[in-house]
Amino acid sequence: MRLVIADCTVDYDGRLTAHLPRATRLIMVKADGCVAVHADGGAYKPLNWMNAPNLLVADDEKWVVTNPKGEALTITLYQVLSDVSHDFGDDPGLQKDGVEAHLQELLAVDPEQLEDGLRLVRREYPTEIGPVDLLCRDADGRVVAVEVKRRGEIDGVEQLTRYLEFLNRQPDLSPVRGMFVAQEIKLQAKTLANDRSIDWVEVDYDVLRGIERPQQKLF
Amino acid sequence: MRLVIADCTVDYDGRLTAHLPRATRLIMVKADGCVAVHADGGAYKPLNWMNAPNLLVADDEKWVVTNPKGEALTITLYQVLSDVSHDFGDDPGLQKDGVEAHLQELLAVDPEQLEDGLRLVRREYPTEIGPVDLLCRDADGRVVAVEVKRRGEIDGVEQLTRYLEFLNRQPDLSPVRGMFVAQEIKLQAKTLANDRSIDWVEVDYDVLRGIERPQQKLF
DNA sequence: AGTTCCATGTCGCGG
DNA sequence: CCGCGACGTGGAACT
Repeated sequence: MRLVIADCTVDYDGRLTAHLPRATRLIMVKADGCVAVHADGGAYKPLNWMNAPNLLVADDEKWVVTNPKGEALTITLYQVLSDVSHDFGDDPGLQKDGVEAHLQELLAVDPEQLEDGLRLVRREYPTEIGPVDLLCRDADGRVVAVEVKRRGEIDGVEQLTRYLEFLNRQPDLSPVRGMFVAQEIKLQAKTLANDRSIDWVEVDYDVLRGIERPQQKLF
Repeated sequence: MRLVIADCTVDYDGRLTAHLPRATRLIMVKADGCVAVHADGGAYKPLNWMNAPNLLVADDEKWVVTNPKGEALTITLYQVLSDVSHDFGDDPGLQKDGVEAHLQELLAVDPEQLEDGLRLVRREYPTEIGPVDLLCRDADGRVVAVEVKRRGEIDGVEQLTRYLEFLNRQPDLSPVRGMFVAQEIKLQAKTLANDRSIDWVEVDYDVLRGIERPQQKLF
């Protein structure tokens, strides 16, 4: 990794055009060739960047980074205050826990968290336009398509609506109920779901996790 | 800005939990307090981070960064290879050009670019499920809901369809025409729009900009 | 390679 | 401060 601190201007010309007036900034060049220009504030996102793969052509006062799509990042250097390189070696990578897939697993184990008498038919039930997160049957034997999100927004309701449209064309399944599940559902998503007679349920990840491992309550 | 290169492990506990095994990485601390941990690859996104506002408690071998939401980032340092600080001063900020907002502004000023006789009623016209970009009336006095996108894809047609559904329930507006506008519209989106009797128009950003400032043509 | 969908999305604007 | 939608969304998983 190369870290350059310099007084510079930056121009990006690609999906949009953008310009950075002259100021002191950090230019980060990673081993994979990607370039990022950071100011001293504004969260982790750089002001401008160019991802790999790209081509960097540099002389003392101007760097031009181009990618195969024809986008270009031009950095003009007025004064270089620091320029250091370090060798990091490979990174073992990030281990994550607690995303949507986990929520889906927990609900697959115990669908009754959503509604009494709900039983799982299949996870990731395939349709022409993609897999339904959970296909279930309710206490009355009716098919229920469940869409699970970490955060429930309008897009998720649209997605479930498309699944229902296709599922309801199969006479052996129809009529299929829809159920929209998330840790938190936005009002507009609730409104749209109600409008389309889709049930929605807000669930608590910690409660589900507790129910998955009830023995923990003993300690 | 402070740049630390160190052999370290990192743990994040918040919206999810994540762990980074021991390796050499860059730790960036910006003037606003935000912390980002970068590997030497993987585009511009850091492996772990904590945005401002937060509280950093550091000793020689362990940093704990917490935010008001109760999320925590813990960095354990095994060996510090480099630790430098620089003062950047304020950044004048990024100037962007060519995004959806510009397109919407230009069309609000002159809706006739879309269709003869089209007049603006209101920008960002509110509905229960979100604001309509431009609400207009056509030459026949019929209401037209216009959705503007930089790139016209199927999602945009879905969005406009939802607006039309709700607008058409208001007797004082119904029947409402739909018009889908973008610099470039994908075939799938055109097909879906046609299927739903939604008009679509491809506009040229440079032409619109020229029309906004016709005096430029004199030079 | 193209498509779909998640994301600790981030960011900016309007109410 | 919250809600909402755009974003050079980025990135991964799957076809």
